[in-house]
Amino acid sequence: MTTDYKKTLRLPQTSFPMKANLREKEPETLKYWAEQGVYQAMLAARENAPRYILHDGPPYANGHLHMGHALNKILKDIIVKSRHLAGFQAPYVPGWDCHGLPIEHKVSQELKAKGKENLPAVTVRRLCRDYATKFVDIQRKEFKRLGVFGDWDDPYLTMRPSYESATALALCDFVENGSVYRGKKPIHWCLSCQTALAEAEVEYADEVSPSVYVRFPLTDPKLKDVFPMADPGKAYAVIWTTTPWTLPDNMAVALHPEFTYALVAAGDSQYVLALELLDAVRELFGWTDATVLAEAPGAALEGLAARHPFYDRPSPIVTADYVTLDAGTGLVHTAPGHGREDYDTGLRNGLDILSPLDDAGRFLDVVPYFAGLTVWEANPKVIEKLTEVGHLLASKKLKHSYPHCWRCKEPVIFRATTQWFIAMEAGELRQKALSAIENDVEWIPAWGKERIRNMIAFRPDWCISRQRNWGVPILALICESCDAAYNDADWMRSVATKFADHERGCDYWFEAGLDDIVPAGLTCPQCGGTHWRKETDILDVWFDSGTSFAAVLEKRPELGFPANMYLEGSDQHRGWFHSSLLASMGTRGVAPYKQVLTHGYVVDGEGRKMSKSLGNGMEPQEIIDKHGAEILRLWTSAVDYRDDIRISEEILARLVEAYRRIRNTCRFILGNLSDFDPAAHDVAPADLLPLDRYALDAVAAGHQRMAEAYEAYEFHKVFHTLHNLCVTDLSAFYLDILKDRLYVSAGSSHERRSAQAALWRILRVLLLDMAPILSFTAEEVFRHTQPSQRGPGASVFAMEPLDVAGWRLDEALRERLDVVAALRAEVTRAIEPRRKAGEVGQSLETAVSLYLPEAVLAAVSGLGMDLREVFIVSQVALAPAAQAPADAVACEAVSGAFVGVARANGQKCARCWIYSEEMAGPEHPDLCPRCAAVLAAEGI
RNA sequence: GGGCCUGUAGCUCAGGUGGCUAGAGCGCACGCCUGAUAAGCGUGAGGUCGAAGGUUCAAGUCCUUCCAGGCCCA
Repeated sequence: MTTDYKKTLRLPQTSFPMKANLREKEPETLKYWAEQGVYQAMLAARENAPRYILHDGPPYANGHLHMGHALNKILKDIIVKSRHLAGFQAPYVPGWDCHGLPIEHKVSQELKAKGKENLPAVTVRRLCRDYATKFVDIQRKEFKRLGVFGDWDDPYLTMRPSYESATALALCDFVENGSVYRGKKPIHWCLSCQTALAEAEVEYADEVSPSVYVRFPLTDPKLKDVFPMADPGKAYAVIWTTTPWTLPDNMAVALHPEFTYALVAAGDSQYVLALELLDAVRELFGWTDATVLAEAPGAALEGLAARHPFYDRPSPIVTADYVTLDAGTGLVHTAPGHGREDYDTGLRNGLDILSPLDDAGRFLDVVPYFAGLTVWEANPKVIEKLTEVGHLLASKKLKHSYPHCWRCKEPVIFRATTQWFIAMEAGELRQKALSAIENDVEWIPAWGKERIRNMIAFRPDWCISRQRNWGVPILALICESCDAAYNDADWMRSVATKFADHERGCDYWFEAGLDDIVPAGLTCPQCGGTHWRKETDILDVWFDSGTSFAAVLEKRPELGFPANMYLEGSDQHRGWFHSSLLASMGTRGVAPYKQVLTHGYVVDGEGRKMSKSLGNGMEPQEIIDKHGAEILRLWTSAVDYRDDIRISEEILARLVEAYRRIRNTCRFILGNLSDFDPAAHDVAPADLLPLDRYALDAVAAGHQRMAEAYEAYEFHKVFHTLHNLCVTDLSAFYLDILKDRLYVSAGSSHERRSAQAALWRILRVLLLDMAPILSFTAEEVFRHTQPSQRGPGASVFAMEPLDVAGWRLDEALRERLDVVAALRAEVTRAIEPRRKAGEVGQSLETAVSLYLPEAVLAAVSGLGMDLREVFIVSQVALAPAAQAPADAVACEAVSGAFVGVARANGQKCARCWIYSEEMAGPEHPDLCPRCAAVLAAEGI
């Protein structure tokens, strides 16, 4: 009976389950890693190896993880693990960004809900610290669940005393080299809350505003150079604004250098405005007789001096490319103290930044006509004044989108306030940064260089101050008498150093009394005053995270400066890459990183961004719950992250499939190595059977390809190579062929041990190459190997790099074996019609005749290879192509070759299922001679 | 509106400097096996390479425009 003989086969045996059950297995593996201290062991094992430092960009300690976080951390983890397995010591210290508006915002909302407002800074800071701590813990759990290795017990937090101290000291460095200055800049200001607002605190809503058209006398005689027929005595530039109250602070009139402007005669006067908008205003101004006298490009008018409509001062004509023809006159009233664009224009043209308002929005006493009025009260008064002086051309009401305060819902204004800046030109910060971008940093992908270069090249000075509580204070004293600032670098340093030793870091600044902080006898160098107050502004959080190189890379002994790699989403060209570069160039003179890698954003299956309103979002947690973190890791590896990355149920389903194939390939190999002890049974590569050497050659080639892909951070190539190797080279080819030898041959026969020796090597390659990606599964496979196969390490991550160079075949031999493989494909294809016709089932039921051209015949012969085994048929005959019968199938890949397929001759062996013309003797009438001999050898 | 980027089979990816009937794996269809079995093997059908122009003897590969999408600004 057949079943009797089945017991004499060496079928695969393994405790490694086919079904992954990742949801339950992964936490067990995480526990094992923690118990074994695998991350620490990895570092210890590479004590004397070269270091590779990937510096973590700190996520913001707020909310649960989303797909972007998962993608980012898994990519980092793949790099860290692959660098480790390639022989580097690769420490990974995760970090969190803890200060900043979003947290303070949340906390103050909670306080507001409880009716508690205007609490002291120290109290708000404590609540913010608690809030950040809570989310650090939440996110840490979630990151660890992804299988990410790192020093999770001692991460870096930007709110730690030592970190805060380092941040404050970095500012000292900037101050010392003369790059820090105080200047004015317009920000959103809420008049009723009397506070500055960040962009995130501003919401837009419709508002009705006055809309006025105003003429500015254009008395400049040079107007005639542009328009010879102009009469400067009665010429005007026409502007439009919806904020008449800003007119007292008007400093210029902006126009677009490339638009066409017309000199228009209307009534007794001449007007300059954009030609294209003339028709739009003709009726509004009641111009019945307006005629265009001349035209000129905006650039021609630049530098002319117009006059302010009601103050005796000039208002020069400047150019700005944000001027549009959507509305208005093509000339824009410019008040640098009251608008971002106006401010930039003001800086470019050296205009005064005027903003004579108090915190409640009242004009100061120095403002003629409007002193004491709030800006809203001033609006109609300005219009009155314009009417009075005869420069109002039209006035109406306009409903438009206008910024409002998130707290009180009142409209806000732009108001210039004193802020702290880091100059881009002082110390040639911009030039140095651009040079580092160009020469010292590798940007992956390469276009990242272009992107950050444009940003650095055109950015304004860095405004580093924020009017908030939750952050690192700007160390300065302000003279109560004259508002001058004292920020001597040595003095700052003495204060900043204290942060490191204070339990709550820079709370020291908020808690300390003036006596402790103000140097004895300090007098104001500007006015001689002796009364000081502490500056209350804090640093921009980008300055915090931007100084992580100083707080972390330079401080921790296991790390180093500069880092090999910074890796974040492409938005960080404006964010962390940017601030880190400026901070490092400004204080250390070198870039903080050697390589910068960026990935795209996670989008849905159609390439659209995930949004609540579209309902197309996916959360890491739901994927972990459904498929396991391993599938998330596989997804991260499979996609080309340089572009935006899609995720959908179908994509995950494909990956689950791929995962199963890789898993089952490992399982099959494990099962066939259950009785293999390398110490006793190993066969050197050179002594392996030809097919086994061929398999090792293919696996070695794959390994080299994967090693290169890891080094180039092209993980999707690793994934495709690994998957292809498992599916095509192994499962469908080598392993399928090997079943006969593994199952049927005598246990310790050379043919079986040769196969096992190859499989043992192949499994190690698979483990090493999959471990950085499929960490959970690699560990699981590792722990299911026989102890004798494992070596001393407790983890797959304790494995040493493999040298596979000796596994490669020489070119000529490989090419001959490639021909055999090609012929095998032709044979299986030729069998298929017979199968379809119902003539055969298993391929072993066939006898195959190959009719080959002479060269092919020569290549295939003398390899010492059993073609019958390779083709998985019962008989193979070789003959010259000329002898091919008419019904032989012509080969596609091997030109000139033909395949003939017939039913196998003889009787089917009950044990190995191969057909033989000769059977064993009477003792085993249904066995082939080989099987009978095996049984005899095994003593059965 | 500006800077940077992307668009090859249902899915994930290959396709240096222009020259193939545009490839792979998965999925799908159809079959085989039942000694990897909620596995394994085979065969096959799927693409006007986002669209339209242009350069060229020749374009997925170069140029222009457009469309769709993403990040960052305004």
